[in-house]
Amino acid sequence: MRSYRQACAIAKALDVVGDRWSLLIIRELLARGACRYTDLLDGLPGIATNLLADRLRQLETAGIVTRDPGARPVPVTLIRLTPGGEALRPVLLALARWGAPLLATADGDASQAHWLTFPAEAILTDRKPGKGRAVIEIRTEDELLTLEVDGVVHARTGRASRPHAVVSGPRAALVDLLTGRIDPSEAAAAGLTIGGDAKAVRRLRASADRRA
Amino acid sequence: MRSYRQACAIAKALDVVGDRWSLLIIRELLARGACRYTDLLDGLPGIATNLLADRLRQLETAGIVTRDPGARPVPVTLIRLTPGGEALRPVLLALARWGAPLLATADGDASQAHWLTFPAEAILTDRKPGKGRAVIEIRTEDELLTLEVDGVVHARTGRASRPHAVVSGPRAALVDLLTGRIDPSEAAAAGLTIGGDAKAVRRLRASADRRA
DNA sequence: CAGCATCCGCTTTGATACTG
DNA sequence: CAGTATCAAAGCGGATGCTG
Repeated sequence: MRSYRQACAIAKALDVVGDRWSLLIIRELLARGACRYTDLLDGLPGIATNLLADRLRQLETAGIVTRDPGARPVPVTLIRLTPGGEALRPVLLALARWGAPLLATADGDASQAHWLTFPAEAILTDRKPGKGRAVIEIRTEDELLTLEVDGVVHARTGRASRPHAVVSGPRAALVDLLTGRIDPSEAAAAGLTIGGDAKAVRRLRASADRRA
Repeated sequence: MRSYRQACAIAKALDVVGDRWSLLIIRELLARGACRYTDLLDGLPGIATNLLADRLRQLETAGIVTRDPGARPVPVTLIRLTPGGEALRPVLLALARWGAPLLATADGDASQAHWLTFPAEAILTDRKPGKGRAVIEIRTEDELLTLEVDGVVHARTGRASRPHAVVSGPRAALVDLLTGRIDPSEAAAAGLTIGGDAKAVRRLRASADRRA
Protein backbone atom coordinates (compact mmCIF):
# COMPACT_ATOMS: atom_id res chain seq x y z
CA MET A 1 0.00 0.00 0.00
CA ARG A 2 1.06 3.48 -0.79
CA SER A 3 1.77 5.28 2.47
CA TYR A 4 -0.54 8.04 3.64
CA ARG A 5 2.54 9.94 4.79
CA GLN A 6 0.77 11.26 7.85
CA ALA A 7 2.29 11.32 11.33
CA CYS A 8 -0.86 9.71 12.74
CA ALA A 9 -0.97 6.40 14.58
CA ILE A 10 -4.09 5.34 12.71
CA ALA A 11 -2.67 6.22 9.31
CA LYS A 12 0.54 4.39 10.18
CA ALA A 13 -1.41 1.29 11.17
CA LEU A 14 -3.36 1.45 7.92
CA ASP A 15 -0.12 1.84 5.97
CA VAL A 16 0.66 -1.67 7.19
CA VAL A 17 -2.70 -3.47 7.38
CA GLY A 18 -5.00 -1.19 5.40
CA ASP A 19 -4.68 -2.97 2.08
CA ARG A 20 -7.53 -5.00 0.77
CA TRP A 21 -7.45 -8.55 2.25
CA SER A 22 -4.69 -7.85 4.80
CA LEU A 23 -6.94 -7.74 7.87
CA LEU A 24 -8.85 -10.78 6.65
CA ILE A 25 -5.63 -12.75 6.36
CA ILE A 26 -4.91 -11.80 9.95
CA ARG A 27 -8.47 -12.83 10.87
CA GLU A 28 -7.78 -16.31 9.51
CA LEU A 29 -4.54 -16.66 11.43
CA LEU A 30 -6.11 -15.39 14.65
CA ALA A 31 -9.10 -17.68 14.38
CA ARG A 32 -7.37 -20.82 13.18
CA GLY A 33 -3.76 -20.49 14.32
CA ALA A 34 -0.90 -21.44 12.03
CA CYS A 35 -2.09 -22.11 8.48
CA ARG A 36 -0.74 -23.47 5.23
CA TYR A 37 -0.96 -21.32 2.13
CA THR A 38 -3.86 -23.36 0.84
CA ASP A 39 -5.69 -23.20 4.16
CA LEU A 40 -5.59 -19.44 3.77
CA LEU A 41 -6.90 -19.68 0.21
CA ASP A 42 -9.83 -21.76 1.50
CA GLY A 43 -10.54 -19.37 4.34
CA LEU A 44 -10.45 -16.32 2.06
CA PRO A 45 -12.91 -17.11 -0.71
CA GLY A 46 -12.58 -14.53 -3.46
CA ILE A 47 -8.90 -13.71 -3.03
CA ALA A 48 -6.66 -14.12 -6.07
CA THR A 49 -3.72 -16.36 -5.36
CA ASN A 50 -1.17 -13.79 -6.51
CA LEU A 51 -2.67 -11.28 -4.11
CA LEU A 52 -2.38 -13.70 -1.20
CA ALA A 53 1.28 -14.19 -2.04
CA ASP A 54 1.79 -10.42 -2.28
CA ARG A 55 0.07 -9.72 1.01
CA LEU A 56 1.96 -12.43 2.84
CA ARG A 57 5.22 -10.92 1.66
CA GLN A 58 4.13 -7.47 2.85
CA LEU A 59 2.98 -8.79 6.22
CA GLU A 60 6.18 -10.75 6.60
CA THR A 61 8.41 -7.76 5.99
CA ALA A 62 6.23 -5.75 8.37
CA GLY A 63 6.91 -8.33 11.06
CA ILE A 64 3.30 -9.47 11.39
CA VAL A 65 3.58 -13.03 10.12
CA THR A 66 6.40 -15.54 9.91
CA ARG A 67 6.89 -18.63 7.82
CA ASP A 68 7.95 -21.80 9.59
CA PRO A 69 9.61 -24.17 7.17
CA GLY A 70 7.63 -27.29 7.96
CA ALA A 71 9.10 -30.04 10.03
CA ARG A 72 10.44 -32.82 7.83
CA PRO A 73 9.42 -35.32 6.39
CA VAL A 74 6.41 -33.36 5.05
CA PRO A 75 7.62 -30.09 3.57
CA VAL A 76 4.66 -27.86 4.45
CA THR A 77 5.48 -24.33 5.45
CA LEU A 78 3.27 -22.97 8.18
CA ILE A 79 2.33 -19.32 8.29
CA ARG A 80 1.76 -17.91 11.75
CA LEU A 81 1.34 -14.56 13.49
CA THR A 82 4.15 -12.92 15.39
CA PRO A 83 3.37 -11.26 18.74
CA GLY A 84 2.97 -8.03 16.80
CA GLY A 85 0.38 -9.71 14.64
CA GLU A 86 -1.46 -11.19 17.62
CA ALA A 87 -1.60 -7.66 19.00
CA LEU A 88 -4.07 -6.84 16.25
CA ARG A 89 -6.77 -8.95 17.91
CA PRO A 90 -8.38 -5.94 19.66
CA VAL A 91 -8.64 -4.21 16.29
CA LEU A 92 -10.47 -7.16 14.76
CA LEU A 93 -12.72 -7.56 17.80
CA ALA A 94 -13.71 -3.91 17.58
CA LEU A 95 -14.43 -4.26 13.87
CA ALA A 96 -16.45 -7.41 14.49
CA ARG A 97 -18.50 -5.71 17.16
CA TRP A 98 -19.28 -2.83 14.86
CA GLY A 99 -19.92 -5.02 11.83
CA ALA A 100 -22.02 -7.72 13.49
CA PRO A 101 -25.37 -6.03 12.74
CA LEU A 102 -24.45 -6.13 9.06
CA LEU A 103 -24.45 -9.92 9.13
CA ALA A 104 -28.17 -9.62 8.61
CA THR A 105 -27.39 -8.59 5.04
CA ALA A 106 -25.21 -11.58 4.18
CA ASP A 107 -27.57 -13.56 1.96
CA GLY A 108 -25.72 -15.64 -0.57
CA ASP A 109 -22.34 -14.87 0.95
CA ALA A 110 -19.72 -17.48 1.66
CA SER A 111 -19.91 -18.67 5.22
CA GLN A 112 -17.48 -20.40 7.54
CA ALA A 113 -18.12 -21.22 11.17
CA HIS A 114 -14.83 -19.96 12.56
CA TRP A 115 -15.67 -16.45 11.36
CA LEU A 116 -18.30 -16.33 14.08
CA THR A 117 -15.75 -16.55 16.87
CA PHE A 118 -15.02 -12.82 16.57
CA PRO A 119 -18.52 -11.41 17.04
CA ALA A 120 -19.17 -14.07 19.68
CA GLU A 121 -16.21 -12.94 21.78
CA ALA A 122 -16.81 -9.27 21.08
CA ILE A 123 -20.50 -9.29 21.97
CA LEU A 124 -21.26 -12.11 24.41
CA THR A 125 -20.56 -11.77 28.10
CA ASP A 126 -21.12 -13.99 31.09
CA ARG A 127 -24.28 -13.15 33.04
CA LYS A 128 -23.07 -15.15 36.05
CA PRO A 129 -19.33 -14.71 36.47
CA GLY A 130 -17.98 -16.72 39.36
CA LYS A 131 -20.48 -19.52 38.80
CA GLY A 132 -17.86 -21.84 37.38
CA ARG A 133 -17.27 -22.88 33.83
CA ALA A 134 -19.93 -23.58 31.25
CA VAL A 135 -19.14 -25.15 27.90
CA ILE A 136 -21.54 -24.81 25.00
CA GLU A 137 -21.22 -26.56 21.68
CA ILE A 138 -22.72 -24.87 18.63
CA ARG A 139 -23.60 -27.01 15.62
CA THR A 140 -24.48 -25.70 12.23
CA GLU A 141 -24.58 -27.35 8.84
CA ASP A 142 -21.10 -28.82 8.78
CA GLU A 143 -19.02 -26.90 11.24
CA LEU A 144 -18.65 -26.88 14.99
CA LEU A 145 -18.03 -24.08 17.42
CA THR A 146 -17.34 -24.22 21.13
CA LEU A 147 -18.01 -21.47 23.65
CA GLU A 148 -16.30 -21.60 27.02
CA VAL A 149 -18.02 -19.30 29.49
CA ASP A 150 -16.16 -18.51 32.68
CA GLY A 151 -16.30 -14.84 33.54
CA VAL A 152 -15.28 -14.12 29.98
CA VAL A 153 -16.53 -15.86 26.86
CA HIS A 154 -14.01 -17.67 24.73
CA ALA A 155 -14.97 -19.02 21.32
CA ARG A 156 -13.11 -21.53 19.21
CA THR A 157 -13.75 -23.97 16.43
CA GLY A 158 -14.13 -27.67 16.95
CA ARG A 159 -16.18 -29.85 19.24
CA ALA A 160 -16.32 -29.59 22.99
CA SER A 161 -15.14 -32.55 25.01
CA ARG A 162 -18.06 -32.62 27.47
CA PRO A 163 -20.35 -29.69 26.75
CA HIS A 164 -22.97 -28.65 29.26
CA ALA A 165 -25.27 -27.69 26.42
CA VAL A 166 -25.45 -28.20 22.68
CA VAL A 167 -27.18 -25.66 20.48
CA SER A 168 -28.01 -26.55 16.90
CA GLY A 169 -30.14 -25.16 14.14
CA PRO A 170 -30.02 -23.18 10.93
CA ARG A 171 -27.05 -20.87 10.55
CA ALA A 172 -29.15 -17.73 10.40
CA ALA A 173 -30.64 -18.44 13.81
CA LEU A 174 -27.22 -19.18 15.28
CA VAL A 175 -25.95 -15.90 13.90
CA ASP A 176 -28.87 -14.15 15.55
CA LEU A 177 -27.95 -15.78 18.86
CA LEU A 178 -24.23 -15.03 18.65
CA THR A 179 -24.71 -11.42 17.63
CA GLY A 180 -27.37 -10.51 20.14
CA ARG A 181 -30.29 -10.17 17.79
CA ILE A 182 -32.15 -12.79 19.81
CA ASP A 183 -31.85 -13.59 23.47
CA PRO A 184 -30.93 -17.10 24.59
CA SER A 185 -34.42 -17.35 26.11
CA GLU A 186 -35.95 -16.92 22.66
CA ALA A 187 -33.73 -19.57 21.10
CA ALA A 188 -36.39 -22.24 20.76
CA ALA A 189 -38.82 -19.87 19.09
CA ALA A 190 -36.11 -18.98 16.57
CA GLY A 191 -35.76 -22.59 15.48
CA LEU A 192 -32.81 -23.57 17.65
CA THR A 193 -32.62 -26.84 19.53
CA ILE A 194 -30.92 -26.78 22.92
CA GLY A 195 -29.76 -30.09 24.28
CA GLY A 196 -28.40 -30.59 27.79
CA ASP A 197 -28.49 -27.83 30.37
CA ALA A 198 -30.33 -24.83 28.93
CA LYS A 199 -29.14 -22.76 31.92
CA ALA A 200 -25.65 -22.79 30.44
CA VAL A 201 -26.98 -21.04 27.35
CA ARG A 202 -28.94 -18.54 29.40
CA ARG A 203 -25.68 -17.40 30.98
CA LEU A 204 -24.90 -15.61 27.73
CA ARG A 205 -25.70 -11.93 27.58
CA ALA A 206 -25.35 -10.00 24.35
CA SER A 207 -23.98 -6.48 24.79
CA ALA A 208 -24.47 -5.38 21.22
CA ASP A 209 -25.19 -1.82 20.20
CA ARG A 210 -28.63 -1.67 18.64
CA ARG A 211 -27.57 0.28 15.58
CA ALA A 212 -28.90 -1.75 12.65
CA MET B 1 -15.55 -1.00 -2.34
CA ARG B 2 -16.30 -4.28 -3.92
CA SER B 3 -17.89 -6.52 -1.29
CA TYR B 4 -15.93 -9.45 0.08
CA ARG B 5 -19.18 -11.45 0.01
CA GLN B 6 -18.33 -13.21 3.22
CA ALA B 7 -20.77 -13.75 6.08
CA CYS B 8 -18.20 -12.43 8.53
CA ALA B 9 -18.70 -9.43 10.80
CA ILE B 10 -15.20 -8.16 10.07
CA ALA B 11 -15.56 -8.51 6.31
CA LYS B 12 -18.93 -6.75 6.49
CA ALA B 13 -17.40 -3.88 8.44
CA LEU B 14 -14.61 -3.60 5.89
CA ASP B 15 -17.15 -3.63 3.07
CA VAL B 16 -18.33 -0.31 4.50
CA VAL B 17 -15.20 1.35 5.90
CA GLY B 18 -12.39 -0.67 4.35
CA ASP B 19 -11.80 1.59 1.38
CA ARG B 20 -8.71 3.71 1.25
CA TRP B 21 -9.27 7.02 3.14
CA SER B 22 -12.61 6.04 4.68
CA LEU B 23 -11.35 5.43 8.20
CA LEU B 24 -9.22 8.56 8.04
CA ILE B 25 -12.27 10.63 7.13
CA ILE B 26 -13.97 9.19 10.19
CA ARG B 27 -10.85 9.99 12.22
CA GLU B 28 -11.18 13.64 11.24
CA LEU B 29 -14.84 13.79 12.19
CA LEU B 30 -14.24 12.02 15.50
CA ALA B 31 -11.34 14.26 16.44
CA ARG B 32 -12.72 17.57 15.26
CA GLY B 33 -16.49 17.17 15.27
CA ALA B 34 -18.60 18.49 12.43
CA CYS B 35 -16.46 19.66 9.52
CA ARG B 36 -16.84 21.49 6.26
CA TYR B 37 -15.69 19.86 3.06
CA THR B 38 -12.56 21.99 2.96
CA ASP B 39 -11.78 21.28 6.60
CA LEU B 40 -11.69 17.63 5.65
CA LEU B 41 -9.42 18.36 2.70
CA ASP B 42 -7.04 20.16 5.06
CA GLY B 43 -7.13 17.36 7.61
CA LEU B 44 -6.49 14.69 4.99
CA PRO B 45 -3.35 15.80 3.19
CA GLY B 46 -2.83 13.69 0.10
CA ILE B 47 -6.46 12.89 -0.65
CA ALA B 48 -7.75 13.79 -4.09
CA THR B 49 -10.83 15.95 -3.97
CA ASN B 50 -12.85 13.61 -6.17
CA LEU B 51 -12.05 10.76 -3.80
CA LEU B 52 -13.22 12.76 -0.80
CA ALA B 53 -16.48 13.45 -2.59
CA ASP B 54 -16.85 9.76 -3.50
CA ARG B 55 -16.14 8.55 0.00
CA LEU B 56 -18.51 11.02 1.59
CA ARG B 57 -21.26 9.78 -0.70
CA GLN B 58 -20.52 6.17 0.25
CA LEU B 59 -20.41 6.94 3.95
CA GLU B 60 -23.61 8.91 3.68
CA THR B 61 -25.53 6.08 2.03
CA ALA B 62 -24.07 3.69 4.61
CA GLY B 63 -25.55 5.88 7.35
CA ILE B 64 -22.21 6.85 8.86
CA VAL B 65 -22.17 10.57 8.08
CA THR B 66 -24.86 13.15 7.45
CA ARG B 67 -24.78 16.51 5.76
CA ASP B 68 -26.37 19.41 7.59
CA PRO B 69 -27.30 22.16 5.17
CA GLY B 70 -25.76 25.10 6.93
CA ALA B 71 -27.87 27.58 8.79
CA ARG B 72 -28.56 30.62 6.64
CA PRO B 73 -27.27 33.29 5.95
CA VAL B 74 -23.91 31.53 5.37
CA PRO B 75 -24.48 28.51 3.17
CA VAL B 76 -21.89 26.14 4.62
CA THR B 77 -22.88 22.50 4.79
CA LEU B 78 -21.51 20.68 7.79
CA ILE B 79 -20.57 17.03 7.64
CA ARG B 80 -20.99 15.11 10.87
CA LEU B 81 -21.02 11.55 12.15
CA THR B 82 -24.23 9.71 12.90
CA PRO B 83 -24.41 7.56 16.06
CA GLY B 84 -23.41 4.63 13.87
CA GLY B 85 -20.34 6.55 12.81
CA GLU B 86 -19.47 7.55 16.36
CA ALA B 87 -19.66 3.84 17.20
CA LEU B 88 -16.48 3.37 15.18
CA ARG B 89 -14.42 5.16 17.83
CA PRO B 90 -13.32 1.90 19.52
CA VAL B 91 -12.06 0.67 16.16
CA LEU B 92 -9.93 3.77 15.65
CA LEU B 93 -8.65 3.67 19.22
CA ALA B 94 -7.58 0.06 18.77
CA LEU B 95 -5.83 0.94 15.52
CA ALA B 96 -4.14 3.93 17.14
CA ARG B 97 -2.89 1.79 20.00
CA TRP B 98 -1.45 -0.73 17.62
CA GLY B 99 -0.02 1.86 15.26
CA ALA B 100 1.48 4.23 17.83
CA PRO B 101 4.93 2.60 17.83
CA LEU B 102 5.10 3.25 14.09
CA LEU B 103 5.01 6.99 14.71
CA ALA B 104 8.74 6.68 15.24
CA THR B 105 9.04 6.20 11.48
CA ALA B 106 7.13 9.32 10.49
CA ASP B 107 9.98 11.56 9.34
CA GLY B 108 8.89 14.03 6.74
CA ASP B 109 5.23 13.14 7.08
CA ALA B 110 2.47 15.66 7.40
CA SER B 111 1.62 16.31 11.00
CA GLN B 112 -1.41 17.75 12.76
CA ALA B 113 -1.84 18.01 16.50
CA HIS B 114 -5.36 16.63 16.70
CA TRP B 115 -4.17 13.33 15.28
CA LEU B 116 -2.41 12.74 18.59
CA THR B 117 -5.66 12.61 20.53
CA PHE B 118 -6.20 8.98 19.50
CA PRO B 119 -2.96 7.44 20.72
CA ALA B 120 -3.15 9.66 23.80
CA GLU B 121 -6.57 8.32 24.77
CA ALA B 122 -5.72 4.78 23.74
CA ILE B 123 -2.44 4.57 25.63
CA LEU B 124 -2.47 6.96 28.57
CA THR B 125 -4.20 6.11 31.83
CA ASP B 126 -4.55 7.86 35.15
CA ARG B 127 -2.07 6.65 37.77
CA LYS B 128 -4.11 8.22 40.57
CA PRO B 129 -7.82 7.85 39.82
CA GLY B 130 -10.00 9.43 42.48
CA LYS B 131 -7.48 12.22 43.05
CA GLY B 132 -9.60 14.80 41.32
CA ARG B 133 -9.17 16.35 37.93
CA ALA B 134 -5.89 17.36 36.34
CA VAL B 135 -5.71 19.42 33.18
CA ILE B 136 -2.59 19.43 31.06
CA GLU B 137 -1.96 21.64 28.08
CA ILE B 138 0.38 20.40 25.38
CA ARG B 139 2.05 22.89 23.10
CA THR B 140 3.88 22.11 19.96
CA GLU B 141 4.95 24.21 17.00
CA ASP B 142 1.60 25.77 16.17
CA GLU B 143 -1.11 23.58 17.62
CA LEU B 144 -2.52 23.03 21.07
CA LEU B 145 -3.76 19.90 22.79
CA THR B 146 -5.50 19.53 26.11
CA LEU B 147 -5.53 16.43 28.29
CA GLU B 148 -8.12 16.10 31.02
CA VAL B 149 -7.16 13.42 33.50
CA ASP B 150 -9.84 12.23 35.89
CA GLY B 151 -9.89 8.47 36.19
CA VAL B 152 -9.82 8.30 32.44
CA VAL B 153 -7.77 10.44 30.08
CA HIS B 154 -9.60 12.60 27.61
CA ALA B 155 -7.73 14.41 24.85
CA ARG B 156 -8.95 17.24 22.71
CA THR B 157 -7.57 20.05 20.61
CA GLY B 158 -7.45 23.63 21.73
CA ARG B 159 -6.16 25.40 24.78
CA ALA B 160 -7.10 24.58 28.34
CA SER B 161 -8.86 27.27 30.37
CA ARG B 162 -6.78 26.89 33.54
CA PRO B 163 -4.30 24.04 33.10
CA HIS B 164 -2.50 22.57 36.08
CA ALA B 165 0.53 21.97 33.90
CA VAL B 166 1.76 23.02 30.49
CA VAL B 167 4.11 20.78 28.53
CA SER B 168 5.91 22.14 25.51
CA GLY B 169 8.75 21.10 23.32
CA PRO B 170 9.61 19.63 19.93
CA ARG B 171 6.92 17.50 18.39
CA ALA B 172 9.03 14.34 18.40
CA ALA B 173 9.45 14.52 22.16
CA LEU B 174 5.74 15.13 22.68
CA VAL B 175 4.96 12.12 20.53
CA ASP B 176 7.33 10.06 22.68
CA LEU B 177 5.47 11.22 25.77
CA LEU B 178 1.99 10.62 24.41
CA THR B 179 2.80 7.19 23.03
CA GLY B 180 4.61 5.84 26.04
CA ARG B 181 8.12 5.77 24.62
CA ILE B 182 9.28 8.01 27.44
CA ASP B 183 7.89 8.27 30.94
CA PRO B 184 6.65 11.61 32.26
CA SER B 185 9.54 11.54 34.73
CA GLU B 186 12.00 11.56 31.84
CA ALA B 187 10.29 14.47 30.11
CA ALA B 188 12.89 17.09 30.95
CA ALA B 189 15.73 14.91 29.70
CA ALA B 190 13.87 14.48 26.42
CA GLY B 191 13.81 18.21 25.82
CA LEU B 192 10.34 18.96 27.17
CA THR B 193 9.56 21.92 29.37
CA ILE B 194 6.97 21.42 32.07
CA GLY B 195 5.41 24.53 33.51
CA GLY B 196 3.09 24.56 36.51
CA ASP B 197 2.47 21.46 38.58
CA ALA B 198 4.69 18.65 37.32
CA LYS B 199 2.74 16.20 39.49
CA ALA B 200 -0.18 16.53 37.10
CA VAL B 201 2.04 15.22 34.30
CA ARG B 202 3.33 12.39 36.43
CA ARG B 203 -0.21 11.14 36.85
CA LEU B 204 0.00 9.86 33.29
CA ARG B 205 0.87 6.22 32.84
CA ALA B 206 1.50 4.79 29.39
CA SER B 207 0.14 1.28 28.91
CA ALA B 208 1.66 0.69 25.50
CA ASP B 209 2.71 -2.70 24.24
CA ARG B 210 6.45 -2.68 23.73
CA ARG B 211 6.38 -4.11 20.24
CA ALA B 212 8.43 -1.74 18.14
C1' DC C 1 -0.69 -31.29 -4.55
C1' DA C 2 1.44 -26.90 -2.30
C1' DG C 3 3.10 -22.50 -3.50
C1' DC C 4 3.67 -19.50 -6.12
C1' DA C 5 4.60 -16.18 -10.93
C1' DT C 6 2.77 -14.21 -15.25
C1' DC C 7 -0.44 -12.13 -18.18
C1' DC C 8 -4.53 -9.42 -19.22
C1' DG C 9 -8.81 -6.71 -18.81
C1' DC C 10 -11.09 -3.94 -15.58
C1' DT C 11 -11.61 -0.83 -11.61
C1' DT C 12 -9.73 2.38 -8.37
C1' DT C 13 -6.72 5.91 -7.23
C1' DG C 14 -3.99 10.28 -7.72
C1' DA C 15 -2.99 14.68 -9.71
C1' DT C 16 -4.58 18.49 -11.72
C1' DA C 17 -7.75 21.52 -13.99
C1' DC C 18 -12.04 23.53 -14.06
C1' DT C 19 -17.03 25.23 -12.47
C1' DG C 20 -21.53 27.05 -10.00
C1' DC D 1 -16.74 26.80 -0.60
C1' DA D 2 -17.92 22.57 -2.53
C1' DG D 3 -17.49 20.08 -5.46
C1' DT D 4 -17.14 17.83 -11.05
C1' DA D 5 -14.18 16.40 -15.14
C1' DT D 6 -10.39 14.26 -17.12
C1' DC D 7 -6.76 11.10 -17.70
C1' DA D 8 -2.56 8.46 -16.52
C1' DA D 9 -0.89 5.13 -13.26
C1' DA D 10 -1.51 1.72 -9.96
C1' DG D 11 -4.10 -2.00 -7.99
C1' DC D 12 -7.23 -5.86 -8.29
C1' DG D 13 -9.56 -10.24 -10.02
C1' DG D 14 -9.51 -14.18 -12.84
C1' DA D 15 -7.26 -17.50 -15.56
C1' DT D 16 -3.52 -20.09 -16.44
C1' DG D 17 1.20 -21.96 -16.30
C1' DC D 18 5.28 -23.37 -13.90
C1' DT D 19 8.11 -25.84 -10.28
C1' DG D 20 9.45 -28.95 -6.34
